[in-house]
Amino acid sequence: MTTAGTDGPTDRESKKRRTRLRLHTAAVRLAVERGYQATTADEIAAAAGVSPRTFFNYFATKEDAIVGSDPDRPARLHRAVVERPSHERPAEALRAVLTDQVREMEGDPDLWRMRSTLAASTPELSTRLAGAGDRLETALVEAVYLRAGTDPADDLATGLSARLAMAAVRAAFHQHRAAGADGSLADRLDTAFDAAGVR
Amino acid sequence: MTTAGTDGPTDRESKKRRTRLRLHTAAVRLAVERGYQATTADEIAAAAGVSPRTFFNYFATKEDAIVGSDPDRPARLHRAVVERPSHERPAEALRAVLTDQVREMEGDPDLWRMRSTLAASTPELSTRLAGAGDRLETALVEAVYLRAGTDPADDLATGLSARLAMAAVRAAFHQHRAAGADGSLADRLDTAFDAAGVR
DNA sequence: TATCTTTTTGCACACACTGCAAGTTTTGAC
DNA sequence: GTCAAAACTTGCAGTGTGTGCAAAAAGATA
Repeated sequence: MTTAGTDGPTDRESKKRRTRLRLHTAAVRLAVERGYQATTADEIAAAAGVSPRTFFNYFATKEDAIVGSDPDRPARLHRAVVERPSHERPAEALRAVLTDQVREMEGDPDLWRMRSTLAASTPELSTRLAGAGDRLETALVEAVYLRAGTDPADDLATGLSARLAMAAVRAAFHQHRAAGADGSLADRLDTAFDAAGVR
Repeated sequence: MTTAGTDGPTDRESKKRRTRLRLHTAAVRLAVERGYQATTADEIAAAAGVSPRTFFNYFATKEDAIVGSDPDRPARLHRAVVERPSHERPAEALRAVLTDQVREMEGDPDLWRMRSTLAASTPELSTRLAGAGDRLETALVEAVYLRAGTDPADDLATGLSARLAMAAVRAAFHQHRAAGADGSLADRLDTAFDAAGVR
């Protein structure tokens, strides 16, 4: 029973995608409703209509189900930075790539807001987010060193530029949140890049 | 049987301190020898000569026993920044406080090296370290806003200065490590602060 | 010595997570 | 439509982390 047409391209892929999304949203909802600690993996599975064992086929940990951060984003941005026009200086390349990325995230502001609200209230999740940010920063640092072709032991400035760029991103996010998610995040980011000397 | 004299001031406090240290060193040693995952909390307890249950009286998690990072360092540095002479600009205060802190860490280079080696090889621990760094950054951001008396929603520059300072610290550490922990970390940090515009 | 406090320990338990093997669904070829 | 291969789901059994509780051991106090 495939009933193609009511459901669009009903292949295995899309079913998996929907199951994953059901699990993720169930995880976030339950965590918001009753707290992260008080929510068990079994409950999330039940809410999404799958067996407990299946939950762990989709997410390695309970935290992953809530944060749901893309594990290969660092690699993707690394590539994006490396593939930028070679005449650009590190700061320019980083700025372009990170601006694109933030524009993408602006597409789903609710998700971002729920995530950061949850993270603010539960240390496990904020640690998790910090870890994801750190892996991203490391990937960007490697990317700019690759572009520059210099030795990290001698050249401090190149790696530093990537860390300054990430600092600007964090500052922009923080300000955005402090301002009640009002106004354009991309604009704030632009200001932050300028203030951080990323140009 | 207190035998004061063979052991120094043998009170309850010092016994606890030594037990904690035994657990920490046993945890680090075992994790280095056979890997983090392959080391169980029970084994750490046994190696330190205490019961498994006691292990968790000293450390909330296995990760804590290895990282052993001081949970109230953020609060301490927050205070240090706030208490700096009021004529100093944020960047100056941050630079002074972080320089002091790094000088302290330079006192035990072996510990730092083992930690970062372990963290580099096991994602759980690097996530943990990133989380600790993030909590520190957040504390410093709050501290400089407190000094400035401004609203984070309007004033981006103040919070950004704290994040730039932390970026400089990370860059200096990274370079130091890339250079085989050779030379003065404090010197590298000074260069990094200058390059990041923290002054 | 007697007593009060702190620490250690054992026990039972909830929950996260994994390997494995058996079931079910989906797919693609005929 | 039938059938076999591939992919996905599930149950089961087990390891390991981490917690509450109450009894035992150790240390401090007088």
